[in-house]
Amino acid sequence: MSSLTQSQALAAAISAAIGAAIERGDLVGTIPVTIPLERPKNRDHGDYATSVALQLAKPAGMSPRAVAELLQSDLLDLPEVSSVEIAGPGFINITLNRSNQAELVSTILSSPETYGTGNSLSGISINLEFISANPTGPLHLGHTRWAAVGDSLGRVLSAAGALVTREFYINDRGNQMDLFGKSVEAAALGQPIPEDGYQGDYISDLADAVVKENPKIKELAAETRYESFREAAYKVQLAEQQGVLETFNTHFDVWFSERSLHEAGAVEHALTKLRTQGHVFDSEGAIWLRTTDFGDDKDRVITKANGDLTYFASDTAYYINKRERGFDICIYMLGADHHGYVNRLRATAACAGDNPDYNVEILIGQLVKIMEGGEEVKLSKRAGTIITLEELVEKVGVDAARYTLIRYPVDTPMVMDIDILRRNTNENPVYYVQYAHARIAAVLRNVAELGIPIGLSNFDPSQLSHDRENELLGTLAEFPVVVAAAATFREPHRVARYLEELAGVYHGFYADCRVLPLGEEAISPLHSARANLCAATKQVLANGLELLGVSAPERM
RNA sequence: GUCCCCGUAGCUCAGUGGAUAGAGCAACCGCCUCCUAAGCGGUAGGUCGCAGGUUCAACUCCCGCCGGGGACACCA
Repeated sequence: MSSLTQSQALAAAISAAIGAAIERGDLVGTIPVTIPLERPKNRDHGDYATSVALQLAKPAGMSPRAVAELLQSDLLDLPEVSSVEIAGPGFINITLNRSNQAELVSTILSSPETYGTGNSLSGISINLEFISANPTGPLHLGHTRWAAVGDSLGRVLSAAGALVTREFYINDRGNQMDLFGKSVEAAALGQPIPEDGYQGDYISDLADAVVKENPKIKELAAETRYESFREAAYKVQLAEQQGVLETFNTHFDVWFSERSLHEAGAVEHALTKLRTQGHVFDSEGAIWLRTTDFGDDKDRVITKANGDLTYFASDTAYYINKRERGFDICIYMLGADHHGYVNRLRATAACAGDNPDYNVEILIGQLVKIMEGGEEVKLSKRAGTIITLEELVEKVGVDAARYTLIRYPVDTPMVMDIDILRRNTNENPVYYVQYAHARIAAVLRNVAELGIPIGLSNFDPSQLSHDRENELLGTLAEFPVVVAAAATFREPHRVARYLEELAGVYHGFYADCRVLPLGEEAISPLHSARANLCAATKQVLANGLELLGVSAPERM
């Protein structure tokens, strides 16, 4: 029995028991669509608990405990159940047969790589867009959060069976690009940077790089010279972003250029499509999309009165382009400063004839604050006090940076304390989790050295009856449920939190359950069983860390 | 003004409408002559911002306040 079906099977059994009671006429009511089934925090409350009797009591006109009693014997008849207790106001606490639970080790070890994956999003094609920074500067802290979380979410969605395309939208068009080109040009010529231009030190570095590569660039005609600078610097900057993201374990399937969108005539195409849907109108010389038809605060301009296209035009065309590429769901991960996009993007989808509640999803991420030396580091592009992805990695390493950023739900502002992350002690949860993995690796090295037989043919589940073993098995069983929930709610932090719990449970097991023979003790089936349990735990830790893009070290 | 997010232990934060609200850090007390002590066990620490409502049951859902952060464009 795999673990996902363990809870599913129980829920189904409870449904069946309710159905039988109704059939017999003992119970009045209907079977709830979903059966509340949870793993109680308190171990005294069994392996699983359900409050379904409390729910059914009122419509049935019975006391919750009486309802629970109706279901008790049916549940007790299940082979995997060892006891069913009614507790408190009417909770049903179910304890599973231990050796039956221990079969989970076989499940994990027989399909090690895929344990935890599922099919809850099977066949759904998802476009996951994140970061999408302008190619006019280095990636900063906000981008870094998205890099970690977006990448991990991609992994989680894939694990749930979705067909995921990770996409980076390059805003390589418009005034900002021109300003960028002029800024680099000015730096190269030793002239003052334009008023609204880009100020950071990296601009002069870019200028040096560009001049080095194109020695004659300064001699070009002054009127259009900035364009050459723009193009050359763009290439350098984009390549740098791509390189940095690679080192951060963040992979994109598609780097989508805004220019290519325009070159392909996507805006006109989108306008045509939107016109047929009847939400485009002309006013004051401009062309508008009536997004207010679908909950936006105001209508949006697509083509300005002077004929220029707005950014909204690009965004709209891009959305339609994504849908025409066959994506069922378009997920946008945006910063808090973009929350005004939510309504207009949803409205755009509706204008295009899509379902804004299904085809488009917008995840808004809150800001990251940085503490260093006990003080908040104020971030300002102007003052040049931005922290880049590269700097963060330099300070704390890829694993700690990724883990810390993923560990929190994105809709809460978070504080990163650089000093703590740099200390590399167990104050940082990533080490706690990685240590558990490395510790098991050490145990398994000793297992191999001592010649303890391991593997499915040397596994006797009935050996595992200790409370700690049972607790560990129960936690391992949760992994697929956690992954599925992380995918459903788009919340990879659930995986990180789970791993911390699993690591803690393992450490507890390790303290109380000796794996290796002690002294002259003979090797027994218990040693093999525990070694296999260790191997299964190691696998789940590794699978979980993989979903976060964090390494699982063999030694620390 | 309108909208979004947040308010839980000293700090940083988890918490599917369920039982005695949790973890890490910080504080205090214990545990290595044999598996990695980057670990384990224990103690202490709470008006879940405030006030109503829905419910058998509210930290969780709804309404209103208070406090903190952020966003509004024919900018990019």
